[in-house]
This record gives sequence, C-alpha cells and structure tokens, in this order.
Amino acid sequence: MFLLRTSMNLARVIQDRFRPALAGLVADPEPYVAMVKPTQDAKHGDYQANCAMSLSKTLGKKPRDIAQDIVARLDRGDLLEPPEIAGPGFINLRLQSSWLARQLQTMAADDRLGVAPAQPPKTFVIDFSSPNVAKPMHVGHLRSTIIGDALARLLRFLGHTVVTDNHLGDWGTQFGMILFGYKNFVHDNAFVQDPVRELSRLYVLVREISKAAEDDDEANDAESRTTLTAEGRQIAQLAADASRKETAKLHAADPENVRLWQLFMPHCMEEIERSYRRLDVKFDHTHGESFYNPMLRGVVESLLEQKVAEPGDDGAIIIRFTDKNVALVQKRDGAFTYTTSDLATIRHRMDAWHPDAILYVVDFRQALHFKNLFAAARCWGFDQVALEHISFGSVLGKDGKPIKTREGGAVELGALLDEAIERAAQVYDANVQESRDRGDDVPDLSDAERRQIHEAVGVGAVKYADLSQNRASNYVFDFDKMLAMNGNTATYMQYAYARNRSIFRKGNVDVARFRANPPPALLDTPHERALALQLLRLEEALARATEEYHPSEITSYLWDLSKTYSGFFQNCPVLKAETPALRDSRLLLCDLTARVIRLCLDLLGIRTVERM
RNA sequence: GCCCCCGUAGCUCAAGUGGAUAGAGCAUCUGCCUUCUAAGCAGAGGGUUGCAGGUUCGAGUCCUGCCGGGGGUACCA
Repeated sequence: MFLLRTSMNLARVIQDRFRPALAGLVADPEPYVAMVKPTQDAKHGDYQANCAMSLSKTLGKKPRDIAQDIVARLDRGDLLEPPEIAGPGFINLRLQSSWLARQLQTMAADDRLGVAPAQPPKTFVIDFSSPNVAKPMHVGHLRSTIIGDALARLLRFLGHTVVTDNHLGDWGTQFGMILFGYKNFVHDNAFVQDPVRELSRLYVLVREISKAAEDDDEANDAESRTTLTAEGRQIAQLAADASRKETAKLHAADPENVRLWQLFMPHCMEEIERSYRRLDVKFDHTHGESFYNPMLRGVVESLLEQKVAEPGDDGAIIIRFTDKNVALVQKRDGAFTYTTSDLATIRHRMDAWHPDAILYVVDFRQALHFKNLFAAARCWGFDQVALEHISFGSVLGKDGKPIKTREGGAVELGALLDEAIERAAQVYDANVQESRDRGDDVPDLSDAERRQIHEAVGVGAVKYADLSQNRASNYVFDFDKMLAMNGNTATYMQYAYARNRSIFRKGNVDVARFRANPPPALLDTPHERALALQLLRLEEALARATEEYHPSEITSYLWDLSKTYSGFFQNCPVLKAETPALRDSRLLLCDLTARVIRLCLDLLGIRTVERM
C-alpha cells in the first residue's frame, strides 16, 4: 500500500486549515496564511494567527470582526481547540491534546521521527572548509568546516542530494611563496622531520617579508613609510616578485615547480585529513585549485568571446561590473586569479552534477568577491542555478580581536582540539568525582569509555559553541564558556541524553517496544503536554534551519526541547509512575526526546554517548 | 572617498515575513538532593534595543540622517 507521509510541520498543518478560510476573504491568501506562527508566550496558546489586523485596511472592517469571521470559516476538525480572539485581533490557537498524542505515536513508529523528505528533492553542491594546503589548518577554517558540514548533514537528512566539495587552496600565490621559500631558505632537517610545519614556516616567512612591501606602499603618512629602509623595501619587493614568478612558473607547468608541488602535496593532505577525522568531517570530492588549472585558459577565452571579460590595463584581462568595481581574471604576468578559478569551478560543477544550488560557506569578508563572481557567472550563462554565499563572521579572542596565539600567530586547529579535549577531561572527571561524593549514581567506566566521553564533550563543545551562534555575527571563542557545561552547550544536551538513557537501563526497559509498537501518550499534565508539543516541532525547526541555512535554529530548538524535558523530568516520575499506562506513556516521551536530541546533534556533527 | 555588515541587560548572545509585557546563559541574590545522574530545577534583581526623526493600529525589526565599531575596495585568496 502506498502511504503518503503527512507532514508534521505543525505550523504548516495549521496554515493548511487557514488557507481555505482566508481564500473566502481575499484573492491571494498566501501572505496571510504565512501569518500563522508559534506564539512567543505559551499563555497565548500554541500558535497564533496575526492576519486579522493586516486585513483590516483592505477589507475596511474592524480587526476583531475579521478575526471573528476567519474563526467562523475555519474548519478546526480534530486538530484545534476553539480559538480565542485577543487584544487588537490576535487569533490564539491551541492544538487538541488528543491530536498531539496521536501524532506522537506516528512519530515514534517512524525511523525519520515524522520528518517528511523534501518534495521535490534538490541537488546541492556545498563548498566549505577550503584550507590552504601550505599551512596547518587553523582556527579560521573552523567555522567554514563546522557550518558547512552541518548544512550538508541537514540537507542530506531532508532527502536532498548533497555533493560536498573541498576547494583546496593548492595552487595560488601562497604556493609561489612556499616555492620561493623552499628553494632559498628551507631547513632540510626540519623538512624531513615535519614537512608541513617547515612549509608553514617558510610561507609565513615569505609572506611577512612581501607584505612589508605592500603595507609600506599603502602607508599614507611619511612617518609609517619610514618603517622600512630603502634596502628593506627593495628586499621586500624582490621577494614579492620572486614569489609571483614561482606561481606563474607553476601555472606554466615548470618541471621543477611541479615536482616540488607533487612532493609537498601528500604531506599537506595527510595533515588536513587528520583534522577532518577528528572533526568527523568527510568530503565527497576534493578538487583543489590545481584541478582547475588546465581549464583556466579556456575559461578566459570563453569569457572574452562572450564579452563577459575585456582587456584591461597593462595586458591584464578584467570583468568590469561598474567603473570602480572590477575583477581580474588574468594578471599581466599571465597568472590567473581566484575569480578565474572560481568560474571554472562553477562550470565544472554544473557539468558534473547539475546542481540546483551551490552554497559557498566562506567568511563574510569575501562578500564582494562572491557578489561579483555570481554576477559574472550569470552573465556567462549560468543563470538557472542558485549561487549563495553562506557568510559567517570572524572568530575572535576574549579581547574581542581576531584570535591569535600568545606569539601572535594563528591558533592551529590540532592544538585547539587538543586543548578542548583536555579541558573537557578535567571538567568531566571533576564532576564525576563531585557526583560520587554527593552519592549520585554515576556509572563506572573504563578508561577507553572515559576517553570517548572526553572527545565527544571537547569536540562537541567547540562545534556547538560555533553552531549555536547566528553565523552572520562574529563570535568570541572562549573555552571556559563553551565548557562551562551549563546553559546552551553541547554538554548540556549530551548529559540530558545520557541521563535519559540511564532511565531505560535502570528500569531494564527495552526501547524497541516504544518504536515498533508505541503505547498511547497520556498528556494530562502541563509538563507532558509541553514536551509532546516540543517534540512534534522537530520538522518545523529543521525547516527553519534550512530556509536561510542557519544551523543555530537547530541548537535553539534543542535548547527549548531540553529545557522542556528538564521540567518534565523534574516533575513526572517515569519508572515510578502511578500506573503502568502512565509509565509507558512517559517512557515513550523519554525515548522520543532521546531520539530527537540524538538526531539533532548528529545533524550538527556532534557525538552522543550512552553513559557519562 | 565609495560600498557592505554590525551597535539589544555588567559580559556573551536570542527575538520567524513588522505583532501582545524585548528573551536566554554567565555573573549577583533566594530556595530545592533519604524518588529515575544537582553538569540539574524553581524564583528575584538587572533594558530609553547607539542617537534623532519618519512610516502605521503596532517598530529591536522598515525608511532618512548622525555617532561608534568592523570589513571590502583590479594584479593575495
């Protein structure tokens, strides 16, 4: 039998009831249907419809009368209690508890927890992480990696086809700097010992020198211009020129530079893969800039042919958006730029995967680049695909400035994760001791299990702290805060999950029964009803997270859920419930809560543990 | 100079397409462990949403100007 899965997006279910009611009043009901939304305050009910006030002007009637009219036309069915009209014309809605109870059973029996697959499914390419291979990954790559991975998991769960593609910086100017540095300043021993660290040192060395020339050029006042001696400026200029030359030679397939590139790459990749393993991040494809190199000449020719690009000053080739807004696609020395390579990437992705959308999870500072890139791509003929810059703010230190080590360098990702896990271990072990002293029933765990908890908690804390932030704003990286372990943190969720699982262990209850053949849910207390409602809002929350690609919608849903669950946990004894039916109902609520927490954390790329 | 983003409680952040008394956590204060893990729960105080106008039944949200912070602005990516 073919069963059409009914949506458990509660807002949408209620909106579907309002649509016919509103259709009798206005030509286009959609904007007004959309005004049905969750209440901010539970005393106003579960949902509210705010359309009556807006309709007042167009219909020339008093809002409260319109509200009255809408309610009269509304087919409540077995879904809603009789609505109340309040204030200027709010329609307050309350779902029938019996309806919630039935939905809960359906949800429990579904391995997707009632979340309907997207219709129609789309194909997304997600471009995230994109480290420069020349140096160890650092804190700057964290947000892109974490946010991109979470979005990939979310979209995939919703039934979309997702292609993750790591656009490695393995071919640009920074590689020219390394080549120049390696050829002139490499410490052979250091390179043998730890190739990536040595390459990183060389990169930083050359960049610092070259940047000095640039900075000095841009300095306006005589005072800062004198920071470099004439000789110093000359050296800086030479280094910058030499690096550019090495880049151009690499691009022109110079045998020696290609050989060095092939020598460096495996080491770099291994280093990067290590970070991804620790973060539980995987990519379907890793097509770095080098992959696109052979295509770049053709891209520029095509751009010229189609009059997207034009010759600029000094033999460069440019795309002109406005008088002052110009992007370079080929430099005067013949080297191509990231705009060229990004355009080649778009063409390749369109050919290979035919996506409906390409998402770029990249730092907000590249907003102008992407605006230009997308405009150029549309002009070049790719006007059917949705190109979106999923931008995010900087990671700041506690002082509010971009995060740095004490020495002023970038914080390396590996060291950062080490510290997170070590701090997590300290906090966890201390708390276990405290609980023991207090007489709590804390499980005895093996060292291996404790190690797993430390990792789950430490890495989870880093990820959750990042994802729970609105991605658009900068965020302050603070170990103490993310590992404080109360409030809206990964640990709170992981702990809520573990405590929940311990109920089933303690009662020797097999969860399978609550999934294969769920018992009826009894929602007579406010705590039980509130928990049921919150559980059923899962699909709505995931939909919201998808709309604007905001993983923080998932964390704020989780936070609401776990607070509601805490209220329930505090007030509703489960194993010692008054009747077997009530015990079953509460076990059902517990199991569903655990499954939802686990699913949501999984969509965020955060592990759960069964005991902690 | 021009363009973009951001200013919300002492601190870090929420607030759905404009909705009801702007919410959380931390910190401060008051209660709660002979009942399923107190990394918890219940409660209190704390706000001219940077400033000044405007739009309307209603503005943290939209518009204008100003102040403050950040970023970008053709040969880095």
